[in-house]
Amino acid sequence: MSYASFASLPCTLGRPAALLGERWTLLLLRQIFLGTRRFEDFQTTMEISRSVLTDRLSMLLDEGVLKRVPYQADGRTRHEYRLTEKGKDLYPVLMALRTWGEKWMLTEQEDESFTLEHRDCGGGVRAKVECADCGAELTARDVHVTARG
Amino acid sequence: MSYASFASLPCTLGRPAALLGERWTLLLLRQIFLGTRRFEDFQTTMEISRSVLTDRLSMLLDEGVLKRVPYQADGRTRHEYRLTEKGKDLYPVLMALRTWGEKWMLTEQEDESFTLEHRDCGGGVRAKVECADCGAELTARDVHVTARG
DNA sequence: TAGCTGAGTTCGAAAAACGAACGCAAGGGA
DNA sequence: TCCCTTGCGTTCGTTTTTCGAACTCAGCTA
Repeated sequence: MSYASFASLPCTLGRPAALLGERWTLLLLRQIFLGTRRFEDFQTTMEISRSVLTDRLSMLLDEGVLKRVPYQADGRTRHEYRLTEKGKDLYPVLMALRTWGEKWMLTEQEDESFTLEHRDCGGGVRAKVECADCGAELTARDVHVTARG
Repeated sequence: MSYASFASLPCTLGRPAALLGERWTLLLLRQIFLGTRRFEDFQTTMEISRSVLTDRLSMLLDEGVLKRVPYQADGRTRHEYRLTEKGKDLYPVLMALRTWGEKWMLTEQEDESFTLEHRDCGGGVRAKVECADCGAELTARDVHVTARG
């Protein structure tokens, strides 16, 4: 099958998993959600090689997760990378990762590189899974999977 | 920094993102949530190379996401890979990916490779982000990020 | 004119992934 | 006993990716 052909899997979990499962892509999205927008800033803060950065950015542009937006710098027009609506909708994925990280990947001397709070009430942020019908919070055990084909 | 050193980032989003951002890892977890447990089955259904499969499985064992559980086959003791509690807690991450996939990565002829339903009421499954204090559903715009250091 | 900056591109070396073949332990059948 | 099969890896030579340093290029700025 070779990794890339998962892009055409008839599976709405498999295709996103293959896209975001490419090395650097999740870390790149994290950086974007933290506010980084420019090529140079991605490159220096993540220490990713420039050629791979170019590749991953264009992958996310192709998928419509990012868009290039012009801005002025030194009186010149340049472009920065911003999330599209599709990209912003990845927020729950990142928050689910973080919720998991807070529970299971804490280190002794945690010095979180950022904090999150609900603008309106100052509360913490938490990802969860719920039933679209009855609203109950769900874990893997509460869900029945039916494989097809 | 080199990709692997993200494992020591002081960031509860960065470390999980680096772990699951390794190629094949998310697709492997998908397969596990769909019920696959044995080396041979992973290899044939995913068409991953055997050496990389060995590597990713041991990575997830090391992280405590999977455990090896003995079982009997042909009167012999063998081992299968199962999720630990830590691993089962990744469910929201996978569901967030799927919720996103359903909204943004549908193809014309979608023939979902599995369906999910809440055991108790038969309802659909949905990932979301909420405020841990007031319970409001949150998007990226509702959350204030404060970077540190 | 020369230097600087942001955003890439290029290219040789190193690392990771691929895939076919091999190893091995234990059960089953002839 | 000998051979075949199964499940689960390991090995190894080849192909892809990634790395990282250098190079390019356009348009300020001194």
